[in-house]
Amino acid sequence: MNIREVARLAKVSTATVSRTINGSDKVTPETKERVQRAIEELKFYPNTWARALGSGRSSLYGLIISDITNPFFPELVKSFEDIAVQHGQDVLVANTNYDPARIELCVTRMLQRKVDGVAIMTSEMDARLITEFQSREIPLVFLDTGKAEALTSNIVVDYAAGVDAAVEHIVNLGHTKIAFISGPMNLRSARVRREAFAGCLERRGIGAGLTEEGNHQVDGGHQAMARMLERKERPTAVLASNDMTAIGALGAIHERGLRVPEDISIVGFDDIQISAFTQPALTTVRLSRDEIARVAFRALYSIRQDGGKGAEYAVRPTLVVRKSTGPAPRQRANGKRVEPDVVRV
Amino acid sequence: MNIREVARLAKVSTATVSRTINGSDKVTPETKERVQRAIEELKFYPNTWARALGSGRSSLYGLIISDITNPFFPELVKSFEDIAVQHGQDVLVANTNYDPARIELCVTRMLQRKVDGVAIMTSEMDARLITEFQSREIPLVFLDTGKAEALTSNIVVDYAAGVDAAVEHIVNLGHTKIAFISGPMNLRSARVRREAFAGCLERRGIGAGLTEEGNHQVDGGHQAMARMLERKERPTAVLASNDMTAIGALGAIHERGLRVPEDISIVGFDDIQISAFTQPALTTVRLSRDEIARVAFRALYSIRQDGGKGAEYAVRPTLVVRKSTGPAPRQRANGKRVEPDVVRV
DNA sequence: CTGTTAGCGCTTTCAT
DNA sequence: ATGAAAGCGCTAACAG
Repeated sequence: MNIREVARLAKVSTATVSRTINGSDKVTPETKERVQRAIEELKFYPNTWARALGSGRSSLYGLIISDITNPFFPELVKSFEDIAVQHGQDVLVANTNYDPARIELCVTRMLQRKVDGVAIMTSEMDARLITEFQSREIPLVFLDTGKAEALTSNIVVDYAAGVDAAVEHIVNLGHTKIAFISGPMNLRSARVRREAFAGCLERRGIGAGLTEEGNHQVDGGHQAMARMLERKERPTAVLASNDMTAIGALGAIHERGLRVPEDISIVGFDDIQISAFTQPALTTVRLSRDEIARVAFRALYSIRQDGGKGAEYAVRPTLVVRKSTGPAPRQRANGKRVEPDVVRV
Repeated sequence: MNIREVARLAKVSTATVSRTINGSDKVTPETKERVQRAIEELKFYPNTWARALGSGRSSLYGLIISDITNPFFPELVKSFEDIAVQHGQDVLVANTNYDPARIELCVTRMLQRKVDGVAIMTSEMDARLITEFQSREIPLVFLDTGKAEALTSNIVVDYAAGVDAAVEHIVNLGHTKIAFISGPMNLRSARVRREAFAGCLERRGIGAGLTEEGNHQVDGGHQAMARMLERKERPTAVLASNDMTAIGALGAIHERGLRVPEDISIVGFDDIQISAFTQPALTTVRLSRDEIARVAFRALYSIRQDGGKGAEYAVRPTLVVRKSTGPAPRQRANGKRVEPDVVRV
């Protein structure tokens, strides 16, 4: 089943069939009509690979993420796919799993499939690999990595603003001992978040907060929080580098018989779906995946039109206040925690 | 940059280049060596579309799922991708979003991309669409839908065994009033699970349990559980159709001031990642996504080798006991709940 | 073992 | 407005 059979049935040339498929305006309505019918009758679907070969455009975008298993990404993938499909494009999703060999493989796959552009939504992509794309004139868009230049755009996330909103909320509740549970410090994305936290405290003249390192997973958050609770100067509020970490922290606090937010307030980052349903519901800084996906696609899509010029796009996180934050507990002069007056059952 | 340039640099024909790329054994090691060097030097990546056109194989598999945002699927996608990549294949993932129009679009995309096979991991796929694949001789594998026939295999999940293990566990803990929160009954996958539950109770001679309908999401589970708690005959144990539902139920129970598992035991289904970290950690029936992905890929991969014969593959869920299940609370003669002797703080 | 060559299915000039 | 024909980059007979 191919374009020739359609042409034969419609009694036109293959060129005319091709034109009607591609919505050329140089085809008489009657001819077009006839071709359409032939297509329907034969249930003909043009072979995308052949089209790509002929036209030089694959109608395929690459989407490189670190780990689809991280709840941050599925929504990103979904939104990106939605938009792409609306524009008649397909998406090749590739997980790097933070593994250098795997990252290289992802790039190779994209190159071989001759994608029309790649959204690189992981921070761990080294310069050499990026060059591979650029030397082949493949449009690129980064999530807060790299800079805007020829054929490549960058989405800048205003982490500072997000963290600042969270800290302001916490400070307004009377907290002064604010701690942070970071992601794995070998990841750029985790370092960026931690620096935003440190910078924020500094700007507000609050002493450098305690920090523990997690792994951006629930178990790491759990362990980091447990370590934090061992300290003599226990924080009254904890910001986590992402929601998974915050959820782990929640568990560690409960295990110690402490309560959120009465004893300790917790703020997450990302606002993954489950965060609205934890016990208590998590106050968090929302980073809209839908917005990122939308911007990323638009960036890629418009690079060609704008003659290859890349651009910077800004995305601002927003604070979502739920139930895991509350007034700072009262303190004794010696800094020890006051036992609550009423034991709640 | 194409195979001809490589051929020229290596001073061989394009055929020889093609052969070395494809690992043919009919090339002298020296020649192979020379070609390899040329490939490296030019940073040549074969154009997959051209290969597909020439060979008739696209090295692309389709993976149709209902909704990547449902935590059940990311792991499935990841495992499937891992295996595919190991075999030099790529994966085109498509979300149906349970939307008939979208489902049709997914099928079209697969057809146009000329995928080598499709794993259909959603239950909502009508017969007409399936015919589209079969008439084009595209291997198919279903997750517990359809039957094994020419070119199509089926993965059979033994839901009955999974539910039975859960019920046995619950019964051994002394529970007799066992309820079920189902998924949306318009979905086949949800109906299958509910029937497994009903069948199980019947086989054990336990009276038909209460049932409420959820939506396989957290909020639906929450609402369904809330409705259940209104009833005068409150269940002491609840099975949920999936973990999301169970997590919602957990929240509803806590809101009522009741405790899990002291007052009510909860069992989920699927064992998504987060379930190990809920408060309390969820007892659940694990349906291994990794295993499903593995089997699905193997099924697709072997259909061609086995001369187009499809097969049935069985997958058994296993019970994972954590902290959300415990002994049934003691009852008064009138059926009212006995207050616990000790209040735990 | 290697080269020659005819496609694969579609797009795209270039004629008409 | 339509058709003829030349590719697009690669594979796979078929020769040698």
